[in-house]
Amino acid sequence: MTKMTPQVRCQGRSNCFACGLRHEMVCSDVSLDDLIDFHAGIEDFDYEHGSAIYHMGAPMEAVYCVRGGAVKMVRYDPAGEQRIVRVLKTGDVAGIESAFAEKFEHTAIAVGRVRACRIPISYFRKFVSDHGGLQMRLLRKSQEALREAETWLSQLMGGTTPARTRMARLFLRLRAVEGGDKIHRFSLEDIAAIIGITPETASRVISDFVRQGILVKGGNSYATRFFRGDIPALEKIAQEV
Amino acid sequence: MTKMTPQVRCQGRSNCFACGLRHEMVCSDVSLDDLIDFHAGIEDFDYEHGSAIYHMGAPMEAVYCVRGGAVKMVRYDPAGEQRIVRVLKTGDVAGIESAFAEKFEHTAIAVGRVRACRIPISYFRKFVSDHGGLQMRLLRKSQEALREAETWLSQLMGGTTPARTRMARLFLRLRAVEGGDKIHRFSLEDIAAIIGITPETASRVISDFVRQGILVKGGNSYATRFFRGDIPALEKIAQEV
DNA sequence: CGTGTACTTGAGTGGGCTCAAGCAGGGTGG
DNA sequence: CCACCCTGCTTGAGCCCACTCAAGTACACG
Repeated sequence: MTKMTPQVRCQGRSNCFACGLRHEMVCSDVSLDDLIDFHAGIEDFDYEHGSAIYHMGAPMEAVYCVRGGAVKMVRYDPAGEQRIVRVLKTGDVAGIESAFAEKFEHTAIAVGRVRACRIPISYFRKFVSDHGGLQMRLLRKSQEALREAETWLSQLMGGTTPARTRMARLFLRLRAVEGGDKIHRFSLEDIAAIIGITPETASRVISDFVRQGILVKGGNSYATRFFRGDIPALEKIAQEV
Repeated sequence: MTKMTPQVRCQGRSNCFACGLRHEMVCSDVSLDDLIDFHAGIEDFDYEHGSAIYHMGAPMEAVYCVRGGAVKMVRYDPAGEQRIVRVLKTGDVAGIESAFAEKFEHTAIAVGRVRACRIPISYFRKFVSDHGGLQMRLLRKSQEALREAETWLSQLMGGTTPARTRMARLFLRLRAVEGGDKIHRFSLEDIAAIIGITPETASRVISDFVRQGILVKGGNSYATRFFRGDIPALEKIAQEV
């Protein structure tokens, strides 16, 4: 079978070489041919706002590389309440936490419009076991995720820290691109599920930020909406008692 | 060089083969001789209550296998407040999160009397890179830790869930041995730093549990004290709104 | 046996929750 | 293209849990 360029394999719709996974996979001992083979089974999908990419407890059958938008990773506490434990952004890979488990550990839901590449788990596992150096890279990636989760724990949670401060910290973490001022605009319900408050309180704080000009609403549909944030002001609030 | 039995290498003070790491390392493709070599650099330490095993930001020079007692993993939020992000118990390994980083990610502090084996990081890294199958096992271990951290997030945190409920959930997780009724007894300050409340509130809830006979205080020094818990009662409270 | 730290307990306050009503604006169907 | 509708957001009033401040107690350790 004739090899095509990876771009074509990806149906010309995207450049797989811009993918976060590719960053992990090239280097080490992966040849270009291997990479092209790997890309053979990959498909490119659009997810509209609110649709699930996969569900907690469902059989683990693929990982997904997020190419645009934001994805919330949801868990449920013993009382059945929804809790958002992490947020993925462009370049992150959804599902690697569960890569060697039977079922997905979370439900992954699109926030706004999302594009993602679906990589069947059989391809993924085979590729990883064929290339020893990759395991090391995955290990690093997994440890990054752990660090991120712990950062959420220590910065976003905690009854002692006022909701206002934690919200500022959250918005700083929800920036679409590191260092930019564009902020993923989640629903009040989502924000509540992240930092552990009620939607009403979230609304009051945001209204306050908007009145002070610290946040400016943008976008004209749930799929594309966002905030512009006054980053220095948010950073100041984030450090308050 | 003559090989000695691992027990002797460990100065006869402990059986390295009961270690949580060993569980990861044996199986796969590690020979007994390799294991004995590996154990050559290991030392066995006692830590008294409150002493630090290592500090956040310090150069990463070893991992520690916890052989007895409990260890709190501490971080600091932007306001300088102490937050406990995870608790290690017998069989867990402290420092693997940072195994491929320059510095430690947390401060690790003994709660009660702790025994731990110190494994120099150079040994550890060499051993891992020599044995391909180990990376896979470490990856799994790392993903376990991630799951644990996210469980804390979703179960112990959250302003909506009453402190009483979260405390019950915490005590269930702090059992010394899975399924037992012996519970690691942390200071009020520590408990406060874990679930994000004040020590006063923690005191009130515990006093209440003790009055109801759900918890019974045991041990006669900070180094050895513990609770006995009425597990069914705690489980019932843990599921309340 | 003394000293200090950790814990207990109380009274008062306040931030965030609850319940409830009104509003806006995006999506849908006529 | 317009009007409706429904979801998500806003805003208010009152209450309650957990925080704060403060004092007193117990007990671990030297």
